[in-house]
Amino acid sequence: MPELPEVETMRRGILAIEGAEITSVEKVRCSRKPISILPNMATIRRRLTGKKVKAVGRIGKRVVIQMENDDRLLFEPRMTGLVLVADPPSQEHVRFRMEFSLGEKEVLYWDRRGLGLIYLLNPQQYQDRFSLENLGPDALDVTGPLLKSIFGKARRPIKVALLDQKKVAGIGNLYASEILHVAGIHPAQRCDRITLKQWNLIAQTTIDILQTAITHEGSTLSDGTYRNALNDPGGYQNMHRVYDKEGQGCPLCIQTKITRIVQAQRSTFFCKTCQKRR
DNA sequence: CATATGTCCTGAGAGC
DNA sequence: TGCTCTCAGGACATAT
Repeated sequence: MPELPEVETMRRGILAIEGAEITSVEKVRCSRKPISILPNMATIRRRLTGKKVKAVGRIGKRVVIQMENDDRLLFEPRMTGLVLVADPPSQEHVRFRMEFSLGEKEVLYWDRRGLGLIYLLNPQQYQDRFSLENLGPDALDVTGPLLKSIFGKARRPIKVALLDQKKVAGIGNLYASEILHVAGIHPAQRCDRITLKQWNLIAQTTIDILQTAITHEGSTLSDGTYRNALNDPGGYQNMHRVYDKEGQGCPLCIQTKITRIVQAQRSTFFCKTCQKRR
């Protein structure tokens, strides 16, 4: 479930490796099926060992370790991946380890389900893979007019559209429900029936919620999987309004109970009093 | 082109 | 109690 706030928290948690030299990279033997590391460990080791980290960034829901020659190592956590500086939740799910000359002495990649990816891209590959046709603008940069230009003619429900990373990068299933609740938009509302005024509201709400969630270091759900780089849980789950709250009172109107529906095989939570369809 | 559906994977929890 | 089954949702391949 790592979405933009959780991945941004992971990024910030390993910032101390900026300027450090990589002294080793290692695929950790683990009893589980190995995760995908591309192109292969020999190549990654050869191109990273002895090189300095120029910057630690984020693109959508991926952590990007940019090297001095602009090669980039990406961590894509998908469902259960974590980037940690030490102290993993369990040893058996540690998949990858890097060591550094200074700053944080090591960075681990941990992944219980193993759906995540680690991959190395040269500058050309990076540019191609994350061109605007492959990945939309970052969710922290949206505006009302931008959202209207991206989604304004789509017939899809707004909740489903917000999850499309080719359109906007960073929003996942949890924050989509939270954003639409605060914006007062019904999740099944068709994009092409949303007004500019509503797009403005969705844009502002998106930025507000994601930034607040970053401040609170993301959301750790009841399964406890997500942790920051120090293996501490996030805090934003205590501020959730609707996600995973079916049957509980809406925090806005109090009396109406939160409804759960399924859209594109994913759960959506909303208040049918506060979120009316046009 | 836009949109819809199936797939990967593990462990928690439900139900018997 | 212990087994089997379903479900959770990231991104992407493939189908319509």
